[in-house]
Amino acid sequence: MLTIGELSRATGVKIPTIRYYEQMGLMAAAERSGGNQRRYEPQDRDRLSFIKHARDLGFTIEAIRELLELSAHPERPCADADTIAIRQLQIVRNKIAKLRPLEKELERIAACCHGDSIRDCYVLQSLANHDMCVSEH
Amino acid sequence: MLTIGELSRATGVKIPTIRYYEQMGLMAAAERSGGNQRRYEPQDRDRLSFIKHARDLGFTIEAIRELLELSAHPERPCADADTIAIRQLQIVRNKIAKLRPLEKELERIAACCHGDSIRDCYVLQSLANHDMCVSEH
DNA sequence: ATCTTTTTCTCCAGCTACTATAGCTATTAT
DNA sequence: ATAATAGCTATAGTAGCTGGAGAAAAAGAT
Ligand SMILES: [Zn+2]
Ligand SMILES: [Zn+2]
Ligand SMILES: [Zn+2]
Ligand SMILES: [Zn+2]
Repeated sequence: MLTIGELSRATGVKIPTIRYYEQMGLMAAAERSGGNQRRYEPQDRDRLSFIKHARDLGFTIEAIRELLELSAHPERPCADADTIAIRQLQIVRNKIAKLRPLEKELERIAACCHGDSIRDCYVLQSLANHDMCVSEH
Repeated sequence: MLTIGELSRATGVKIPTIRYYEQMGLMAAAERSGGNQRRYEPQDRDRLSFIKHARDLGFTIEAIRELLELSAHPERPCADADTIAIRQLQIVRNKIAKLRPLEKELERIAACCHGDSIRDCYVLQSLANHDMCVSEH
């Protein structure tokens, strides 16, 4: 039996976040002590570690909810779980693909300013005029 | 004189977003028609285009507010504006640096599952066990 | 001048995934 | 018994919008 603080230290998930996950239905409502404090079993720690790892990899709460539901049916095919992972990979690749042109433009913008007054500032001129940009973004 | 809809079409910024920017103090409170509708001048369109471009490049509202305030003083040195752009470049690079390991892990996780049942699913096993990961993340 | 359609108005709620109070109670250590 | 630590609920705040309700204004057609 773990207190919420012990569970927090064991998983690296902050206490308010654990309560939030309970509210969101990712974690079952915990058993309570006589004084109404949450008490956890070891398997709760495993579940929370799973959630944390998935969150660290960027899965949304909703995706994690689906993954956890799938886990509850070991006999079923795993295609749905694989699909969720592939979708998440695409999401991450998409984010990178959107950030790279920004990086390029910002490199140019930050490197090219040799003006000394606001009037001549290449940064401000670039922001005012997308035509100076090399890429769409 | 532009209506809010015309300004929206001219800049690609949605109408509720324009009102939101006004509320946030990025856009000055617009003049009103007799019937209390917003009317804009051409320079409002320039300002909004600047805001949109900066937002597209990922600058926060707060950073944009600072950039706009700097623009109002053409005589001053532009070092502060340059610093804001460099900071934004670092923010973008940081985001990419955090996403790349996720992409790697997700590639592995999504590619390696050859199980057919949830019980053997490599995706779910990987999420349950960070030790299977190649990188920290 | 009237009718209809489109546009705009304000206010408010919701989105994601937490995080941070405030005010109170339970548990533990000495 | 007392003090220190830990936990409870409820609510509000974060960033940057986005959508809806219900009413009023403007524009176009007849
Ligand atoms: Zn400059
Ligand atoms: Zn641009
Ligand atoms: Zn699988
Ligand atoms: Zn991992």
